[in-house]
Amino acid sequence: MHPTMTNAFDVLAERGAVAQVSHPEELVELLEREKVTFYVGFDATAPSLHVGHFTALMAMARLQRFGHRPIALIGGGTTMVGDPTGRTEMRPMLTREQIIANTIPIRKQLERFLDFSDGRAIMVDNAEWLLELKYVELLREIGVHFSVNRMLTAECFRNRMEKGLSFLEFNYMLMQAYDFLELYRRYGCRLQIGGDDQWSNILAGVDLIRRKEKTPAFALTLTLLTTASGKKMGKTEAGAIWLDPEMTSPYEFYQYFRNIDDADVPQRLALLTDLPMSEVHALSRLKDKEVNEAKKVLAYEVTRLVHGPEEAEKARRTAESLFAGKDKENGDTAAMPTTYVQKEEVAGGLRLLDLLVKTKLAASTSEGRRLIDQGGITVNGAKVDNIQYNIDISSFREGRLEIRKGKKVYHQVICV
RNA sequence: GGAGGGGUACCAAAGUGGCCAACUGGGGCAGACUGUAAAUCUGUUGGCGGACGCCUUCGAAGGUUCAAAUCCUUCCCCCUCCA
Repeated sequence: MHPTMTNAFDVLAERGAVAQVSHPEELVELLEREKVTFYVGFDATAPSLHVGHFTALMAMARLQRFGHRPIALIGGGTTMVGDPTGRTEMRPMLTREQIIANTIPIRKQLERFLDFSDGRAIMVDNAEWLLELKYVELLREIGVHFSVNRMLTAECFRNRMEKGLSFLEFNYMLMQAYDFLELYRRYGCRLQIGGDDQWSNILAGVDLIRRKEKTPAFALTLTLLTTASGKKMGKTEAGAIWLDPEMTSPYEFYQYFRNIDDADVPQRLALLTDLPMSEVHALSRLKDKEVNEAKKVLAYEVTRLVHGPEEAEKARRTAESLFAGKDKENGDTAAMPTTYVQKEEVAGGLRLLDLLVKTKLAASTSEGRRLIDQGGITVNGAKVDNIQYNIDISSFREGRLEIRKGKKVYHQVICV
């Protein structure tokens, strides 16, 4: 798709995906010369990947298109330890059962983004080798190569020096380094890619392979998605933006990107879509109101890649009808988040406050009360000014009721 | 193991017997402005009731007191120095 580009690295670089590289010249040369096996690790801390992981998925897919072979490593073993990177406190320990349960949907998601046919990609779980490691053997084989002094100077541990770092978490780096070595031994994996916060963890593996196998190995980190104001992206009031449509609906997913900062548009287009860079540059030149067009393209493209063209189209149409034609009552609401209620529930009258909680628009009736008090709730297009507001059958038009929270959070209630 | 310091709401951080449902900042949510943006300004940010109210919170469990986040006892966890 980039006929002028002969090197996969250049593609990543051109899209602004590359944050740091360990041995740039050697790596570029390697990528030009051979089909390289590389890996990215995904810990099983939740039952879905989120947009933060999506950059990595895109990078993997891009390299795969150049014939390189990705290994998607599921961290069933490392999750037992827990990565302290970027955390000020220890994360809650997950049970083996929880981890295994998380692993299943993550595998499915990975299969959607990479081509696993004919061995073009590999998926493995590091639980396979980490869980059965023998302590003393590991210490003697791997532990000797690690300098505690040097580990302590690593950025990822530094901010934990104050808050406390358990020995368990301190070992995460070793586990990750060991993974890289194991993948080298099993599959000839030479390159590890990860988020920029993983730099020191990845380097540990690079060093380990160089020492134990006397072979060059490489580290490449990806630009983290941060907002222009420097915050980590992927989090909203409701939590992370998940790739699982059950956890973050395609409409919400679309809206998330539709609403990002102007300043973040160019980077997101380059990193998260497959649009040719010429088009990315063109869209990035749009200013003021015009950037909205770029945001629409971005939202549509990312949603399409993650949820497929049908869902993306539905989300786009719903958003358009809600925001473009505000006066149009009969817009396309197919993708609007929906709650179903039984006719009997409504028959005797239902407090709007309780409905707000039921639809998750408010976390509690107190919060609902506040929302109404501050004029933040609209039902069927009319602002609600009464906390006592009740819902009954007559509130529904053709079995449908629309609640809007604030300016742009829509929710529909369908009576069945 | 010894000595000292500390655990407060989403995070950070005040409060050290009643005026504390708990200062303040960040974050979140809502309102105004706007372009479904940013910045700014305003309100709000434990739960339950229409409101004056009530209930549950300050690491955990007990105790003292008319009254405790604040005092006492025990326990758990973290940090610093010593070993």
